[in-house]
Amino acid sequence: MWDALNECLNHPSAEQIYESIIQKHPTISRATVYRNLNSLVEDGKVKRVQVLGGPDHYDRTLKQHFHIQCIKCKSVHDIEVSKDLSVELSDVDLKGYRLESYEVVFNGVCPDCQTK
Amino acid sequence: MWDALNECLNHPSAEQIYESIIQKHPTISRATVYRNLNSLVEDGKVKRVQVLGGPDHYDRTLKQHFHIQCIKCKSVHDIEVSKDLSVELSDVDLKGYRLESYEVVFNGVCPDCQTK
DNA sequence: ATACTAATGAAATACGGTATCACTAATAAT
DNA sequence: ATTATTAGTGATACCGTATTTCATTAGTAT
Repeated sequence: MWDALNECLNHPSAEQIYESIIQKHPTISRATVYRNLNSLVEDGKVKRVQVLGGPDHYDRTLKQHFHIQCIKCKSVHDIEVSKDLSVELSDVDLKGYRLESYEVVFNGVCPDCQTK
Repeated sequence: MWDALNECLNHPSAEQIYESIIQKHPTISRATVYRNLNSLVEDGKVKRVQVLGGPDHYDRTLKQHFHIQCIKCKSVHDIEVSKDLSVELSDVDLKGYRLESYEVVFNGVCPDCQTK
């Protein structure tokens, strides 16, 4: 069943996954998609990619990396950072916070949308 | 009227601003709060702080800085980065994207919530 | 076949936010 | 001062994203 997720090439949103699954499984409910995505995230099999002001996307690659979202078509791609960005963090005054995680979210225009 | 925003010490969400205003102005509508916040953001008088998976917050300080959100109480504070984080960006392979903006969102536990 | 458990679909609900629209306040024109 | 015009407001409906609820179905074990 979750071949569907793997067939979605990039970083699909729940809605895109739903649209993809419904082709071969026309009775599936959105609730099931959301539920199963949440299970996969809990089990660490899939990473949830939150973007600012839009629906979550889902990612099958688990290693540390960042994402860029196209401000036009809303698609999400991986961004690899050659130098370790976490070195930078030594320069950050956390004001007494205990840091749990951080995200770098890039926004731009993807190659496809640049030509339109 | 927008003294209210300035009376909210930190980085209130629209809802918190609404709760604050309604004390002295009991008939105000949520719609008005959202509308006026949007105007202020458009006019560049206030910055919208988007966090991952939560409501937007609003910030009266306009200079470039980042934010940390408490994963428990959801409050948002400023984070100052001593070295310029943008230097790092030279190490980023943007995969053909034209970069428009980026956000670094930190998540942690604030000093208050650490003691609870 | 029966009982028990887990997964599902459909619909309701939650939440943050926007759009609509009638109404009121403010401003300008006469 | 009276009217006309505009701008801002409150109430409500609505939207997108996601979760909850609950009756039903599927799966598994006995």
